[in-house]
Amino acid sequence: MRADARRNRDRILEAARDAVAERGADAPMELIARRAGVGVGTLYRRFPDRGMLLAALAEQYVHELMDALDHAVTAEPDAWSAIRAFVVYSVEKGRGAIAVALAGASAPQARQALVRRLDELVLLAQADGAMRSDVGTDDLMELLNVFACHPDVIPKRFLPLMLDGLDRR
Amino acid sequence: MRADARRNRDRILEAARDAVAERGADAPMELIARRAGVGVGTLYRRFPDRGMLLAALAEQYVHELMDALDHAVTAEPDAWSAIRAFVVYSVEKGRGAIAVALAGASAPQARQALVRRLDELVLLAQADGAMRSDVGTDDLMELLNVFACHPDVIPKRFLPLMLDGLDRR
DNA sequence: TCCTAAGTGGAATCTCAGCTTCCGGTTGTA
DNA sequence: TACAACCGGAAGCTGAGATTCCACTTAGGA
Repeated sequence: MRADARRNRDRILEAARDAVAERGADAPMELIARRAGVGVGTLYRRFPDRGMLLAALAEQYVHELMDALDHAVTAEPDAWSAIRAFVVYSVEKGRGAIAVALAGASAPQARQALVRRLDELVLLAQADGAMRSDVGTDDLMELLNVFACHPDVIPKRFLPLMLDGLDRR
Repeated sequence: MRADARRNRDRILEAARDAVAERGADAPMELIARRAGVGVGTLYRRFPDRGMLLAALAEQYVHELMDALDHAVTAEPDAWSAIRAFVVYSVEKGRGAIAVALAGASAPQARQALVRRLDELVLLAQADGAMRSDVGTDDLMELLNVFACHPDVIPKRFLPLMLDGLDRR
């Protein structure tokens, strides 16, 4: 692949990330192209259809989330703190694309690994008595999804509330 | 208005309520008509455009919410319980149309009255030390809106968590 | 019972946003 | 320099939904 082509590919991915964050997984291809400073033709040459584009995005995201989780685990003193930190990070940083990464059919093996990792943490946090035990990893995933769909309104006010709601009681 | 026409009007409103709950304020007119067991033509005769239909819906909803609030106030022992009961009722019953009622530009005076009423309660609940004081009526409204937009996933799992998050702490 | 204005269904038409293709012109690089 | 790889974006396609229109039906008063 020619150097300029690779550069464009990266720009497209970046633009797609933003666009998907704002408008969801069905953000117009043309919008993505424009934001990437590229013609639609170029976009389609790189990613023949939306699915491939989203798959590429999901790939990126799952790995980023995994890294974030690892980082939270080492940086925080206990499982529940790590979970909170991870969720906050994901919501603030990842935005809508979390949905792609988690809910899409892409990168299934990497996603599974992420879920498993998170699951261990949840069990730990609940065993510690730090996290309420009537919710599970699925709920956490769902939570991420929800926040992903409302990038504007929710995080600012509701993320802390939501997390407090998850505390042990 | 002829009796059958009035009957159809009511059916349309009912169908619109469901459709809006499920698909949001831009639910297809044709879907609404079909669900009402009526032709599109009939729908358009009654409500020349979507705006009028939504306005009629909003009218209904704001009053229902007001009634629900009144009922909660008399049925519950204290302000915070009343708020919780009201929110739960609204989310379960009203669904997406809450958004129409609260966020739309329709029935502004009735909506204002509702907000004011809720505001008094919030202040009371916070004075009682039952509700955390770093959130306000606006947040509560926002909360209703959010739930309105995710009728499937959210209420079941997240409403209780959210409400617990609002508890004093 | 009859008459007719009010009411009705739904096919046909219009609109528009977004998708995809295509090609003449450009550019990186061997 | 040569040319294969690239590029932009106009043009045509598609489908979903909005809206109109009119021939046919019916409620309900005289």
